[in-house]
Amino acid sequence: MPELPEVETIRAYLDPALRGRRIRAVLHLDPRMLKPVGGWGTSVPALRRVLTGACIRAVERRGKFLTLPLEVGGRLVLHLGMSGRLVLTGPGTAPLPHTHLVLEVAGAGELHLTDPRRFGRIGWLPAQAPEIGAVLGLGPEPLGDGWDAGVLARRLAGRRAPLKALLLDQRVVAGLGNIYSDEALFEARLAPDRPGGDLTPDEVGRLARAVVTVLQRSLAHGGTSFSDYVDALGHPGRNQEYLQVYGRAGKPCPACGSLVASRSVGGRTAHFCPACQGPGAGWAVREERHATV
DNA sequence: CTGCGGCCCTGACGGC
DNA sequence: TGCCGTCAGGGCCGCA
Repeated sequence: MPELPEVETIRAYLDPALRGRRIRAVLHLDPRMLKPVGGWGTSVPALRRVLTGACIRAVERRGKFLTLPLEVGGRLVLHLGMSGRLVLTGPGTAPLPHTHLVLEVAGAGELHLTDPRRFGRIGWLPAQAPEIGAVLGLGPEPLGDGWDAGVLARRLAGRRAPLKALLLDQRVVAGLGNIYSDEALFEARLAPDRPGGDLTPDEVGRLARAVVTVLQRSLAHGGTSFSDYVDALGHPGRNQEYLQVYGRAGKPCPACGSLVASRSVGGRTAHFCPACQGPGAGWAVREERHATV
């Protein structure tokens, strides 16, 4: 499930590879993947027409969205959902099953979008549309300049929803999914079902820093390959070896040894340490960690 | 506005 | 062994 670090890993590879290159042909374009982006829709013929022969200005990321602005204006929008892969391969590569978009790019090979579950999307924002963050009301970039405790505090203020749900809400903060919301809450030693508006300023500060910590850690490891994710070369990431709680239900907590629990919170499965992330456990467990590590 | 439940879709997995 | 039911999960939509 590609989240911010995985999408950013893909972007970082694709940007220099595709920047300034021309799309020679659109070989596949599955209409079932074509979905409106904040009300801006398109059609297979229209998208095929605008992409064919167009030069790619850059490969950009906003939250979990990739956008490819074209030199003629407008931008291709790609989202990988939970099973999507975006791989740059050599010319003439046979598409894998469930390949929904193939761009033949002059001098760069072929860009294949493959997504078995089709939770991803292909969209188009015309030149006159606002940038995708504004179109979708996305929250701040947690690895950008605009992210700090004050920004997070304003977005949590007055909210009764559990932290888990708020971190997954792309309007609160852009780019977190199930893995990094769990990891950030563990890093901050906060229970996933704590109402967002109940946090103390110290807790908000811990959470804001924790989000950055877990994202940068994953980025340094090439992303997390828990199930489907591969980078733009088709290689898995290594961050799954560094996850503290996600996918570790029933295994010992790396900080205290208690068993990691998993439970549905806000409609999603949250993984957490009941001891480290229990009510008021933040400062106490941090002291224990100093003693044991 | 806010929170929540349903829907999409397929592969993986557990039970019989 | 093989079939089948269940579930996960990002984002969106509709409902209360």
